[in-house]
Amino acid sequence: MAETPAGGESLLFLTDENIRKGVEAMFFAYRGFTADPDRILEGMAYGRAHHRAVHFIHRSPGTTVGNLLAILGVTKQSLNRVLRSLFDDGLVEARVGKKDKRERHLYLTEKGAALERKLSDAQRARMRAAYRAAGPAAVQGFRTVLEAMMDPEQRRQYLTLKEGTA
Amino acid sequence: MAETPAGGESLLFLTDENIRKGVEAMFFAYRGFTADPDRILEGMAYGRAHHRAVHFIHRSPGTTVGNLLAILGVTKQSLNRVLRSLFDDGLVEARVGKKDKRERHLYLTEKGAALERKLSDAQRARMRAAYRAAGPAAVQGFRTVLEAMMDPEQRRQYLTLKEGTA
DNA sequence: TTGGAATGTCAACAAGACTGACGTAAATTC
DNA sequence: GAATTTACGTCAGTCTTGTTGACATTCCAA
Repeated sequence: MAETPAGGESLLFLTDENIRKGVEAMFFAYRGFTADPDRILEGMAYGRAHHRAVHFIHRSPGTTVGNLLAILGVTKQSLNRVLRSLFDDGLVEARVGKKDKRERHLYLTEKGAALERKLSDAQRARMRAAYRAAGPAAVQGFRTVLEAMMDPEQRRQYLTLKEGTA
Repeated sequence: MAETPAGGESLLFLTDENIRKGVEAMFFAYRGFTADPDRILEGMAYGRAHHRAVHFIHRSPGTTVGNLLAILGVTKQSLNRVLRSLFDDGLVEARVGKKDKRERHLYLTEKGAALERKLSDAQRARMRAAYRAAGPAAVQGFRTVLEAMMDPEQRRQYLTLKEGTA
């Protein structure tokens, strides 16, 4: 289906109209992407920032504050506000580094893991439904385009995560 | 490559690991998606919200405040703050409806169109580069998955826009 | 021992969202 | 023609999440 002519590259898919559709698709899809966790979080004392922190701590248990800072792309003051409330509520715990005692390694508690599951299950359910509806070939294309859209530094972090701990 | 077996559906692409990669791809890609216009806007008196308003007014000239409200999914108070500054600075003008005089139809001025171009050109350049790098088949998949990820109501609006004025 | 890195924290501020309440003009319905 | 609803604007206050700047602590490494 729709192979580009060998060598000669049909560039019809690069029209302004197609690009604009892509822009709008990103806008509307991102709303859907965050809608379910946002709904769960509203009413709680947490927000999207807490979800992100909890997600990446779950993803990379033992990660340091500095790592998280780099991945989330926010200031330490901003992250610290989020982490403090997660500590206070017993969702995340920090262990002082063994090698380097300045570092704090972050872990979810049982309670934190429960929240992570609740939030991510909702988000993943939507993603899974979209994947299923679109099929494997579309999913491959989806990821290819998204990766190409990242800043080089963001892509590096994304790829590092991909290879990281399961 | 990797056709699903006719009828029997190989669901290997629906693993938790694949779903999670999709979630993270959305997170990092959206950062890239907004990075260029954000950079242009910083220092100006405008932000992402202004970009969105200007984008959709450009897209659907003569749209009403109510329409814009529905598309952007924010409260009228929030939109009003943005529109007021755009009026005050002469980027957007509102014309009272001919049929229904309660409605305000929104148009970009020359100055507004210039800002729209500046912002969207930057965003589209990135999107175009990503499209080009990924190829037409990937782009097709990208859009298929994003559409499947939207809420039904958002998808309805997205599709309505797609058919709309060029 | 000294410099710099990793972290935490205080204070102030801004953007952009929200709710609730109220006002006005115009269209629609009874 | 009066009452209601719709479309829009606005005032006031709040919340989340981001920002900058300044300063303290701990501790690794040269």
